[in-house]
Amino acid sequence: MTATISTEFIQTAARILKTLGHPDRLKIVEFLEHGERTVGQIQREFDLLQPVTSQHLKVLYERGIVTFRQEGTRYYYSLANNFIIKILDCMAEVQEKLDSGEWDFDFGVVDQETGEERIHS
Amino acid sequence: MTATISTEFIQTAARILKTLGHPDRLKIVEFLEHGERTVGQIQREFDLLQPVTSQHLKVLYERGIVTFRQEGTRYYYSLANNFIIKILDCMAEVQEKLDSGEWDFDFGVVDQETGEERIHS
DNA sequence: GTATTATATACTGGTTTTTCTATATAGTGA
DNA sequence: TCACTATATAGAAAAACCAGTATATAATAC
Repeated sequence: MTATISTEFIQTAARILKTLGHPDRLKIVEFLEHGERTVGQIQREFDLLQPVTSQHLKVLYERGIVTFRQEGTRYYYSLANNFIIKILDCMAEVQEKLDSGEWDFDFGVVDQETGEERIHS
Repeated sequence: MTATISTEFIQTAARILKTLGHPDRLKIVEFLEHGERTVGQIQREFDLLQPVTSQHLKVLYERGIVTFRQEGTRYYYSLANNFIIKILDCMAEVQEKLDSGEWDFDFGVVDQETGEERIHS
C-alpha cells in the first residue's frame, strides 16, 4: 500500500513537520492534547522562559497548529485541528513499537558530537 | 484516547520531524517508499543539483532515516525503518481527509509574506 | 595510463531559527 | 491612579540551515 503524497500537500506537510520538529513545541502540542492551557501553565509545566513560551505559541499559531481564546488577561491555547492530533497519535504508536522492541531505530553510524565516521572513510 | 509521548522519545521524534520538514527531503523520502534509488535517479526526478541531493541524503542518513548500499560507482538509497513509513502513511491519510473535505486546515490569520495581523493588533 | 561518470565532501555567503534581555500592552484590583 | 499579573512584542547575538560553486574520490571504460 504505497501512499503517494501530492506535491502541493508536500509544502504544507513539510511546514507542519518542521514546526513540530522542535522538542519544546512538540511537548507543548502534546500537552495541549489534554485540553486548553494558558501560557503560564505551559511555561511552568516545562520550565520555559515566558517569552520563549509565547514565541513558540506564536509560531504554532501562525502555522495553523494551535488557536487561542482570550479571557481577561489570560490566553487559552488549544490544538487547532485533527491533523496535529493525527500526527501525535502516530508518534505515540511509533513509540509503542519502539518500546516493545517490535521496531528499532538506528541513528546511523555517525557520532552526533564529533560528526566522524562518514561514508568516505 | 490521549496518547502520551515520553520525554526521551520527544527528542528523537522532534529530530526526525524536523529533518522531514524540508520539502525536498520529504519528497525524496516519499520517493524512496517505492524502492531503493540512486542519487542520480533522485536528482533527476526532482531536478535538484547533485551536491544538494547528496547533502540531503547525508542528513537523512545521519538521522537514521535512510540507508544505502554501494554498487560500483552507484549508491542505492532506501528507507531505513518503519518509523518513516509510518509517518508517510500518516501524511497520506491526512491528505486524504483534507482532500475529501472531512478535515480542513486553516493556516491562521497571518499573511505569510507581510507577517501582519498579529494578536495585539 | 587518460577520460568519463557517479557521487561525496569542502567551503562560503546568505537566510532562518533560536534564545535571551528588555520592554510594551492590557486587564484587574486596591 | 497605582501596582500587579499575564502575556505579547522588539531587538540582537549566536547557532543552525540552505543553496550554490568548486573540488575530491573512486570506479569504469578506453
